[in-house]
Amino acid sequence: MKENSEAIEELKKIVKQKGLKYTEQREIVLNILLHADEHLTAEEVYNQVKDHYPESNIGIATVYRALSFLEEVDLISSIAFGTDGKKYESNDKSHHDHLICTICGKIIEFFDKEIEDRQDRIAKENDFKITGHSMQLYGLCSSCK
Amino acid sequence: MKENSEAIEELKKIVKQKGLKYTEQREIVLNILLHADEHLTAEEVYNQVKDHYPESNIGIATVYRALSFLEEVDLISSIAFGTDGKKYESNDKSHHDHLICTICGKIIEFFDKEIEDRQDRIAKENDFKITGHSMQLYGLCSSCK
DNA sequence: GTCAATGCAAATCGTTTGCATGAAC
DNA sequence: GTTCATGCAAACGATTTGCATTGAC
Repeated sequence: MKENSEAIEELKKIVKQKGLKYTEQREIVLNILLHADEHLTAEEVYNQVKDHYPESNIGIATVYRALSFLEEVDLISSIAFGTDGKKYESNDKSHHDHLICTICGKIIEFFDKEIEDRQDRIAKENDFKITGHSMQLYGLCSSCK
Repeated sequence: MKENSEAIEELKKIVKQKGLKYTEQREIVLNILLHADEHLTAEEVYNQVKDHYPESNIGIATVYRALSFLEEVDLISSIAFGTDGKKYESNDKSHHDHLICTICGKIIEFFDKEIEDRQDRIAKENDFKITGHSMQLYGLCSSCK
């Protein structure tokens, strides 16, 4: 399974630019996150590797290393929630925030322009130059209420 | 150091009501969070216990157990700040969000009613019952710009 | 051929648990 | 005296690291 998305091209570029090696393992990990429709923990990524790419004898340590690397170069990002550990998602998705169920761990994404606007305003009021933000609403989802 | 805040009284009441024992350890842990002006990890709480109450030979396991208990009875709450893991704060403080300088680490607290309102609205739209939230804006403060 | 990346296993970190002891009631 | 909470150490799960080997360049 060869993919040719923008993100994969971007990865190739970054790796070359940094004088590092382009490996199948990093591509596989990125690819899985590109196709995931939910946030995945390192372990879930690892399991998907074993499911979808059984021929690639990839180790869990490599998954962790690839995830760190991809986050560092800003192709993916992570959010930490409660005890479930770090969860990753690819950055090719448009910006959004998260509603997180504290019982089942389900994550719903949302975007609200008005909140973004208020954030910019607050930053200005405090003489801050915003470089990023993270917002999570915690609660009980419809099935766990 | 004996404290007599509302929260301590509340703890005594809850413990009695549940037929449990009132222990110095639980009081100490709560007390530290009542006086902390920032969010503390379990380990930080533990270190403060050893600093401020050296005579009390409290174990890390007890700190964890006390924190779980206090959170369960809603005297404190925890949030996961990025990768830093779970951090606790007492519930006697008024609600606020954070502006965090990524250079010097300075934290400015703020509150914005409009954002809170939008959050409630979003929760309703997604059939979520909100129990808490955490929002951080990252950027450069006035001195670091 | 060089050097970064990998796989594996061991090590480490933060947190939890089992159990005998001690403290609250 | 009964029962819950504690301290300690061992156990645990998730993540990281050391090291010899492999693979990209």
